[in-house]
Amino acid sequence: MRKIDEGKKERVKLAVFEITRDEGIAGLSFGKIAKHANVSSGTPYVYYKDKTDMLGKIYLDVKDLLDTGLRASIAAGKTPEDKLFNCVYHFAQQFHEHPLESIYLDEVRDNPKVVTAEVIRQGNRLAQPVDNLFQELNEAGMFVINNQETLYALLFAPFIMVQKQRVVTDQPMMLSELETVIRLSIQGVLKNR
Amino acid sequence: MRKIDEGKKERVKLAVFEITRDEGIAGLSFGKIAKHANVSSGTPYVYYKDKTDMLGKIYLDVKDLLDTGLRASIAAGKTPEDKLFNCVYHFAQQFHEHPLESIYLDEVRDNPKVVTAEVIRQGNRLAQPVDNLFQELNEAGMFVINNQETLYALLFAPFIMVQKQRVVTDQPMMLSELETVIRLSIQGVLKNR
Amino acid sequence: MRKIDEGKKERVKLAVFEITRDEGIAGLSFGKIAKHANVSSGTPYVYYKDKTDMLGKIYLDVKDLLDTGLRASIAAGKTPEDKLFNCVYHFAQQFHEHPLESIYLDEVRDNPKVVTAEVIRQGNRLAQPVDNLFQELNEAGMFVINNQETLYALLFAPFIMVQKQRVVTDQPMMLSELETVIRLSIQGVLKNR
Amino acid sequence: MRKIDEGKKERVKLAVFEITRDEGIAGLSFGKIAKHANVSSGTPYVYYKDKTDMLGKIYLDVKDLLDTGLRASIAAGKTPEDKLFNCVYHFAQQFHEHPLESIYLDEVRDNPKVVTAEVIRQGNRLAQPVDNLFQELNEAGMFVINNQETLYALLFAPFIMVQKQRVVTDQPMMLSELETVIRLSIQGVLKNR
DNA sequence: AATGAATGAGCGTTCATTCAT
DNA sequence: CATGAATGAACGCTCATTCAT
Repeated sequence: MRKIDEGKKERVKLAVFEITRDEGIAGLSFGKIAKHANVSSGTPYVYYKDKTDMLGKIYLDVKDLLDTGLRASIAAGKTPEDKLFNCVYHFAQQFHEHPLESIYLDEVRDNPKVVTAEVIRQGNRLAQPVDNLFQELNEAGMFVINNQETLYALLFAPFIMVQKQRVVTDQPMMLSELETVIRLSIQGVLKNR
Repeated sequence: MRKIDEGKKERVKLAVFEITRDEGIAGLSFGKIAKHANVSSGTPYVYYKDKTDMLGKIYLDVKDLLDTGLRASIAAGKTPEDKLFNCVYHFAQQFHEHPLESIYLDEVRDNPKVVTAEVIRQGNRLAQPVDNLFQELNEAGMFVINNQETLYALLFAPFIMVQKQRVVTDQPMMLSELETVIRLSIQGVLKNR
Repeated sequence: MRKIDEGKKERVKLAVFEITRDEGIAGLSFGKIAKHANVSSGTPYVYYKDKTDMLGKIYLDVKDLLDTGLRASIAAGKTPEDKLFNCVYHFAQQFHEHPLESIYLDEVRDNPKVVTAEVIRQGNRLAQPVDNLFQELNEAGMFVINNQETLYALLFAPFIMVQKQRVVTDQPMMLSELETVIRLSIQGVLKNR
Repeated sequence: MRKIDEGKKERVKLAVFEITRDEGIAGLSFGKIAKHANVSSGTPYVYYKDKTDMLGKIYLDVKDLLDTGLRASIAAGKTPEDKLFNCVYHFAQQFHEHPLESIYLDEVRDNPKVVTAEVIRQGNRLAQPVDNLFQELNEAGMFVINNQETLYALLFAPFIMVQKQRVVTDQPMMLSELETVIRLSIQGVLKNR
């Protein structure tokens, strides 16, 4: 029995990331992926059932990767403010460390129809530590508003938008710039300023 | 010379909006559009050079529509804070009044490759009044940061994210909810709180 | 508005018949058909919704063609025996006159899954005159057995088998040979010999 | 040297029969067969050179199986008429006893292109006893016609058609029904009635 | 002997686009 | 201006076949 060639599988994933970065997730086609990854057109089907399955599995892989260390980051914060900053900043750092994966994540979030609702649900479950932290600070009365949806938008949307803007315009993104945005987002959301 | 049938052209645009809302911008095909609009498959080519041209022209139409009254809204604000609120809130109101067009706009912003870079540039030019206002308040030293990109993200990204979330999950969006988000965004961005 | 080019549509149908004759109905593919008919690969989709639709519509066309004149043939028979002979012989004649279409019909009958059950049902409805005649002679007590299914098999199966055998082995088929088979089949099925 | 696992080979054959019964011979794919037989996708290639070889070898196996006892059946007939009946009825019995194999046989006969011409020829050679009997009765002047092809069609086609009809419509087939058809076929073919 | 990862040709189908009418 | 028949490239996917293990 032949073992599955992990190099090939990785090349397929890499192709997905790079094409998504360069042409958007709408630009993904199995033909392009196979050519880019230098594998046969049938090879992706060895690893994935179909396109939706592929995009979904890779999405969850990416979620997993980017959530790695999140719990530890939060725990490392001494004050609640620190915890919150670490939490949000974690994803900015991950973007810096894993830009391809982060861009892919953003694209899937913007086009959730490319994966199943179940995959989105599973992905959200991985963000549990964020929810827990929000809940905790919320109960401590630290936020200017006690609504998760709004809080999430105020804290995450700004730096994600800046990220995307840079990707689209092909300009470099410095971590310190993201840090600034995040610090401002956090200040705007905490009561005692 | 026959005049182009504006009713047909409008039906084509409406078809684009409705299909985009229901299936995302990736679901747009000329065949679907023609059937939805009850015109022949060749008709859209009477009005537009090709698909990119169509999406781009409609994008600019929408931009134009949604910017209508922006200058007046800003001018109507008595204090600088009022002006800023009116400015951002204008787009929230437009979303409420023109949801189809707003959704289309969001989709194009998330998938900017469907139009040309030039179209995006032209679209941005229409937001001139926003830039002017930002510049003005900036020079008055009212912002916690003097960087247009960051300011834009802090003020617009949160409520846009909330909007999109509601559209995706098919939940209703009340204008007052958006107002809350926007007020918080603005407070977070102004110096003297 | 362009009119549909009937020549092209006919060439597509002819391609279906010829490929079916040469390679069996399993050998049919849209690629082969288009190449054979010298039309673009997308052209068959102008005429037919999909493969099943195409095979079904052509099947009904063929049924229609081959049933043409059946009623008249039966009516032309003076005695009941004559009517019966004319009825069965009609299809032998049609095979001789329209061999491609007849072969196609046989292949669909042998592989009924290539069309929908509804199409088969509609096709059977066209054979009404045969059923009527059988019923009539049956009530007159002329048959050695009063079971339509069995009668049909005894009268039609033999000459169809001979036909198919000749097609498969690429040997010519004379109408007089079929006539012999049919006369024997009929004698075997009538009471008073 | 390892022996080939006959259990596996049998499972492959059974898979071929069952898939053919359920989906027709066109539904056969090596992937399906392997999954159905619970063997690896490469395993059938251990036993067979390729698909044509597999279908052909299995066809000959089936022919062999279904011809088993034919000679004895014929010999057991006391009169020539009995011999003829036993000969034809033998295959009806085999259909009853080995329906999967018989259906497979019918499907290959209807789609002879799935095997080579040589295989068909070899298969026909196995029916030698039938030919011999026909020859014998022919020389005794018992038939209404002295043409093997025609005789074969008159005797075998009707009950095969009835069989197939029942399989397609998923209705049960009683041996006594086939017997009726066969008795009528034989009466129609013998001179002295 | 048996496995199953990998291949690449070919499948049915869609779709942006063209152009004769 | 408007139509819709026709095109052909590209799509997602299947499948017979090969071969390293």
